[in-house]
Amino acid sequence: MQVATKSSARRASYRHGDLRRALLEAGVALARAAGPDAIVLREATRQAGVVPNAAYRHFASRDDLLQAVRSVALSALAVAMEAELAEVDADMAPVDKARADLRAVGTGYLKFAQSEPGLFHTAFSVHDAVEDDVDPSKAGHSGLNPFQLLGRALDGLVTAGALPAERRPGAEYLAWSAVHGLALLVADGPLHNAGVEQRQAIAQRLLAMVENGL
Amino acid sequence: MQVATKSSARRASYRHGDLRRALLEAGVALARAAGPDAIVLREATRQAGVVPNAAYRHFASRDDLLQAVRSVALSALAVAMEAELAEVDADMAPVDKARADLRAVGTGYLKFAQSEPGLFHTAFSVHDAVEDDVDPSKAGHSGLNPFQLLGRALDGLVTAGALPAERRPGAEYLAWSAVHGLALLVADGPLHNAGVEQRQAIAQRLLAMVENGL
DNA sequence: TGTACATCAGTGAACGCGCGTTCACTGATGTAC
DNA sequence: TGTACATCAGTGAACGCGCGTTCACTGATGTAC
Repeated sequence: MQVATKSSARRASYRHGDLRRALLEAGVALARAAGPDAIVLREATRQAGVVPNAAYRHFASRDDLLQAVRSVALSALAVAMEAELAEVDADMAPVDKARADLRAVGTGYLKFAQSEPGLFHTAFSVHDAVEDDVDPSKAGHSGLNPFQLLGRALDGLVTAGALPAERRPGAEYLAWSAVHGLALLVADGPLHNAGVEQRQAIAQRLLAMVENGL
Repeated sequence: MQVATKSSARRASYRHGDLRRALLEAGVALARAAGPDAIVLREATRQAGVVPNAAYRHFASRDDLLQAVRSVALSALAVAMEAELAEVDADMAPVDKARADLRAVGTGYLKFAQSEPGLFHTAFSVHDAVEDDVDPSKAGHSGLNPFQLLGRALDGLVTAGALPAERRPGAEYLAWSAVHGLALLVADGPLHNAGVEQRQAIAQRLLAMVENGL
C-alpha cells in the first residue's frame, strides 16, 4: 500500500507512519470478515504491528474505533448505491428515469448486503438516526448517505409525477423496510446460499412490489 | 411460581426442584432484557441460586442454553401471531378472510417485535432454516412455527383466489422481507420511539403494500 | 417396615483466556536559537 | 550549519474483569432386598 491520500502524505513516516489509518483498515478488515463484534482493539493493533495501548493515541476507546469503522461501512454502502445509480440510462422519460433510479438504489443496497455482509451488519449495528446526518465520512461521492440517497430517489418519483405527494411522507420507511428485510435474508439469512438467479428474481419481485405498493 | 406443567410436576423437588426450567427462565429473562448476547451461563446460574457449573447437568454448553432460549422466543412469536389470527372474524367472504389472516400474521409479528425486542432478536440471532423445522418447541399452539404460519396464510390467499398460484412460490420471502425489515426498525431502530399511531399507520401502509404488491 | 446401596444433582475450587484500559517510560522527530 | 530542547507516538508492564469450562467431590434421594 502506498501513500494514497492527504492523511498519509502529510508526513511520510514518523514512528509507524500512519497508525490511525492502519488501525482503521484493520478494523474494517475484521468487520468485513465477521461483523461488528469482531472489531477487537487488540487484534487491530496486532495487525498494525504495534503494542495494544498504542491505539489510544488515535482512538479514545474501542467504541470510538467501532464508530469509525461504521462510518466507513456506511460510506461504502452509499458508494455501492451510487454506482448502481450511475448505470441508469439518463435519456429516459422522466417517470421511467425516476423509477429506474429508485430501483437502482434498492439494487445497490441489496448487492452490497450480499457481497459484504460483515460491513453491512456493521453499518447497522448501532441504529442511531442516520437520517439527518451530514457527516461526510458516512456519505458517498455525492455527499449523501444511504438513507439520503433513498430520500432523493423518492423525491424524484414525486417530481416526475409517479408518486402522489401526499404519499411521500414516511415512504422511506416502507421502501427501506422491504429492502432492508430482504437484504438481511440475503446477507446471512436463508437466502444467502440461494442461486444468483433466484436471488435476483426475488429482488426484482420485491422492488416491483415496492414500486406498485407505494 | 408454582408447579405449573409436567416437567416440574413429575417430582416436586429434588435438590433444586427443577433447575433446568429455572435456568431456561433466567436465560429468557436475560434475552428479553438485552438480546441474545446477554444470555450468560454464569448469570443464569446466579439467578437460579446455584453454582456456575451446575448448569452442565442440564445444558451441554452455553450455546445449548442459547438455542433453548431461542426456541422459546420463536414459540412466543408464533403464539403472538396466533393470537392476532384468533381475532379475525370468521364470518367473512373467503377472499376477505384470507386477506385478513395475512394481515393478522404480519400484525402479530410486528407487535411482538415492538413489545419484545430482546426476544425478537434472539429468535433470529441464528438464521438456520426454520422453514422446514417441525420442532414443537419452536411452534405455537397450532404446532406451526412463525414461518409456517406465514406460509399457511399465503396458501389461504391462493385457495381463496386472491393470489395467482404461479405467484405463490417465493411469496414467503417477499412478505417476510417487508415485515421483518419494518419489525427491525420498530424493534430498536429509528421507529422504536415513534408514536403508536405513527407506527400503526406505517404498519398498515406496509401491509397494504405487501397485499397489493404480491 | 427397615436397612444397604447405587445414583446423580448440585458443590467447591480452580484453569486459562482474551479483553479493554491505565501508568510511567523512552527515544526519534521537529523547532528555536 | 550546529546544538539544546520540547513534543508526543509508540513501548513495556501490569490491572482487574468475567467468562466458559473441567475436575474430583458429597450427600440427599430413590430403589432393592
